Amino acid sequence: MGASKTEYFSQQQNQIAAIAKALGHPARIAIIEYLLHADSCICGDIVNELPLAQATVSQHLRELKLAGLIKGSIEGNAICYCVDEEVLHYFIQYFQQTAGMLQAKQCC
Amino acid sequence: MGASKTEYFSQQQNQIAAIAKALGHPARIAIIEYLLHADSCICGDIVNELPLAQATVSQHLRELKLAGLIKGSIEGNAICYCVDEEVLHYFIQYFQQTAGMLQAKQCC
DNA sequence: GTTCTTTATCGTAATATTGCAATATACAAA
DNA sequence: TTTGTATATTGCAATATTACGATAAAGAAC
Repeated sequence: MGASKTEYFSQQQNQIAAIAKALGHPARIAIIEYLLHADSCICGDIVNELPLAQATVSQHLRELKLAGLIKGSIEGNAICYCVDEEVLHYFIQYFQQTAGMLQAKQCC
Repeated sequence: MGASKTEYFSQQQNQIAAIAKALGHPARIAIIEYLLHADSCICGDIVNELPLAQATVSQHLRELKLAGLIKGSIEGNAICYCVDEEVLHYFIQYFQQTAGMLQAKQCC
């Protein structure tokens, strides 16, 4: 009825799905790319990089933060954001391991 | 307004986001895991593996198929599904490359 | 103090997702 | 042909997401 039945699935399945869901929007992919391409964390420059209203960007940042993909710290007047390596690597490694079984299959 | 502004982002950003979105539900993660753990493609056994109604599982399978993550072929009375390696590897490699820049950063 | 700048939150509208019962479709088996 | 089995589609209700204007909050600059 609109709400996912998370209780029927494993913790890992829910965690991975939550991270994937947070990455499931082009604006949030663009934010992650922007943060990763920078040399360090980005302070107060994300809104201007995206073709969306400030309120919308703030909402996308909140979703990424909720999923654990980014961290933010207050730096004077601005907020500094950066990618949380641990969470991103957890996500990548899950798929590396899971897809590792794909090797020797003949299918469909 | 509810609809993503996909036209403002690159094709790759939209592609990756679409795949991530399809993976953004624990039931669909469970389906991918089930297909990957099997020795070959799975014919007519997915509904019984999930704690969801048949109509709901069919819908999740359709979303995975739309995202290109799985392929299905008719095998008599049943449908055989398997993971599309190419699409999954495209997804994984994108994050491997994108996150490769994370190495030497001090942040937040 | 006031004003400017930056980010967050609230309220709201449009749209999308999730889930399932009911029904449809398609082939298999008897 | 009739019955059974497996998957897809339709229709609907509940909930979630996306987007933005307006407003709030907090520090910076003056």
